[in-house]
Amino acid sequence: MNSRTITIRDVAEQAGVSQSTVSRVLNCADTQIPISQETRQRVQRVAMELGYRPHPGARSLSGSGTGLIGIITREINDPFFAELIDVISNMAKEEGYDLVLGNAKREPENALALRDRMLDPRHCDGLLLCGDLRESAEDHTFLDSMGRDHRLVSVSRGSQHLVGSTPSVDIDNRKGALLALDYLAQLGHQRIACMNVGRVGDLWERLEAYREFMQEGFGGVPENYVQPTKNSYDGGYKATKRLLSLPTPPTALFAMDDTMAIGALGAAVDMGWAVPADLSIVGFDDMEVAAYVRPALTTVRQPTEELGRKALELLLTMIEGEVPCDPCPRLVLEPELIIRDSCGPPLDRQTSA
Amino acid sequence: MNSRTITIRDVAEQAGVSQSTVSRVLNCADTQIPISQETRQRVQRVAMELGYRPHPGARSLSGSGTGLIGIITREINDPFFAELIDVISNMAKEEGYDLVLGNAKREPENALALRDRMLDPRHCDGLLLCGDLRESAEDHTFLDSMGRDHRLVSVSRGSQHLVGSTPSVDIDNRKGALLALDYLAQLGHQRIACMNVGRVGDLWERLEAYREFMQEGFGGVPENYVQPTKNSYDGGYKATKRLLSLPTPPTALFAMDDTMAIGALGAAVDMGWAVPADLSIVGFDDMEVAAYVRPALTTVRQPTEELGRKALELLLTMIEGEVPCDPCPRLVLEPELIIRDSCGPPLDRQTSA
DNA sequence: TATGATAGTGCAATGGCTTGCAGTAAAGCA
DNA sequence: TGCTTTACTGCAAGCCATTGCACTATCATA
Repeated sequence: MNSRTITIRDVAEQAGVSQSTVSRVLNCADTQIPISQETRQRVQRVAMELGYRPHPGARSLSGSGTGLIGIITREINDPFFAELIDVISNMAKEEGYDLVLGNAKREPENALALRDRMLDPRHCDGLLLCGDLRESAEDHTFLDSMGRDHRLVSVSRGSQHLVGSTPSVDIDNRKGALLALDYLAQLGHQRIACMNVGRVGDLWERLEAYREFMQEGFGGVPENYVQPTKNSYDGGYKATKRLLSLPTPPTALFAMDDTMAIGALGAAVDMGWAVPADLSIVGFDDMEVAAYVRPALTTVRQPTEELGRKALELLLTMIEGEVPCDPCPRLVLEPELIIRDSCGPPLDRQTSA
Repeated sequence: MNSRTITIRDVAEQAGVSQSTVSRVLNCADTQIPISQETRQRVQRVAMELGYRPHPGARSLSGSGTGLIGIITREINDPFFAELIDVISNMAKEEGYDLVLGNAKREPENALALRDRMLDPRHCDGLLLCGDLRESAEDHTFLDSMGRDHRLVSVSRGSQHLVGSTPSVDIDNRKGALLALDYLAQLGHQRIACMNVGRVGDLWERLEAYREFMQEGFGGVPENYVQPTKNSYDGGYKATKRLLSLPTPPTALFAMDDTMAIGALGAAVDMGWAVPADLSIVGFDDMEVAAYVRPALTTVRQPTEELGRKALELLLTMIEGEVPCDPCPRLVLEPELIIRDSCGPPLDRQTSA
């Protein structure tokens, strides 16, 4: 290993050309100025041999981007987002970008501060905003306030609520929720409960679909069937305990996401309710562990891989192609119901069956 | 918002001083050159008002660090590492650093490539290597080959096996394993099985402790009681199915980590084995979900928070203080047994009890 | 009043890369 | 042979912050 880092100068010298030629060759610049194939190859060979790497700072200083993409996540430590980051990080590497992590820790202010820094073109070439954080309408507008001219893509934030200036990639949360709810209804459930974690775009869309479904199918939501809680294992656990203590407890639970569903599973067992005999539970996300808990979780799968790929693809188009993207791109991907073992007919149907 | 980004020039102009003064004030340079309190405050005020942020590229170009810390992880999409990243990212932000993600995807070559890039001082100020990847002795030596002069800290890689040149923060895996195994033995288990995921430092240490324990306590490991597999839900599931199909199946399982333990739980149920009545299972990590599966998982808790904090702390000392760190720091933290519901006495003891 | 010390300031070089434009060599043409 | 055209190559000016060193006031002392 050389002790000194190799600069473009060294490559130029070795290859017997000027720095500018090296730069032009290595950047494959679509410049008017032609360079012979022979020179090209020689430069590339020398650069390779010397193990030359351009200085990232110098590149960004002279306006060639940072090679960095920021990714602000509602909660890194949430298996769904961990999977999403995983997908995106792999693809980013393939495309020659590194990921800079921003952890919003569920706080809109954190996300805001992170966004301000990362959206600075000198910091990152682009920014992915994963998972909604809105606690109030204002916060959301604010977070949404910098649109397409800023190389920002929203992922899984609940596209329906976005004001319109940010390109986004989402799944159809409404449809996903309906997939789950229809399935429960088909099994014979009417007393279906749900969670409410606040005005968090993606989860909120599911809740709205639930409300609509209950209204249309059963004339409304039974009292206390929408339990306010946090979206976490613990949140699901506690909310379910409350639900099952209701005078008229539900026979089924649409848990909004898999962490809550798994928490719910635990709560049901602890209270002596058998799943799915006494209580059916549907999750959302289909995170890996969902298939390994027992009973295995019936859940709505998000196409995580596709979600990540499309989001990064879109962002890269914006960064590299500088596409004006008008109308503002809004991708909505399809969720899928994965039927496993956590749902069955309600008790009354079981006896009659 | 100003359309043009604010440079140090603008601040200098506004404050009526020269660029160098601004730079000196803002960096709190411990220079010999004195600057009056009044000027200091004026400059700071102006910088604040103008919302000045130094250009990261320019800073790194003139040798002042990048403000970036690389974090290469065996597998982002592994709840334990996700938790670790979470901790570290929070602390890094407090310290004014951003995290650049490197996803090794379990491949040593990936980690190597990432390391080469990130260890370049022009890329990152320091590097955290989380989780061991060694598949062979050579790979490991290689990954370890750049030591303390390179602002690199190993985290959870199995300190015992590190050759000695890399500062590290680990837990005492041997002790953790013994905590679990002693507990199982105390309950009356003798037929204790285990997983083998290859020469992956941290997990390998646990396996070695297991082997030693079985040798000393019961004169050796019963045939096929160490199941080669992957460390994942699926790996645990499959290995357990194999274990329970053995002519003389185990009465207890030390699953090496929680993902495998949860996979094991699923396999046991699927094969009609009750946990803990027919099979006791101990995990390792105490990731969040461990407390919510049923039966709740008895497991060895890693002090994840402390692990992350100490690692970053150590790295920052190396970066900022340029400490020669001799002897090479090697922190070993204490694990803790968390007793929940997945263990009980073996069948024969149950009847006699 | 000159001299030296002290407090405070700013010029200008530096770092590595990109890129507009000026430059040169070679080939083509009259 | 002398001219234009074509096919390339390289100079040098940025980009922005850092920092060694030289500089100017100001004041106290001899």
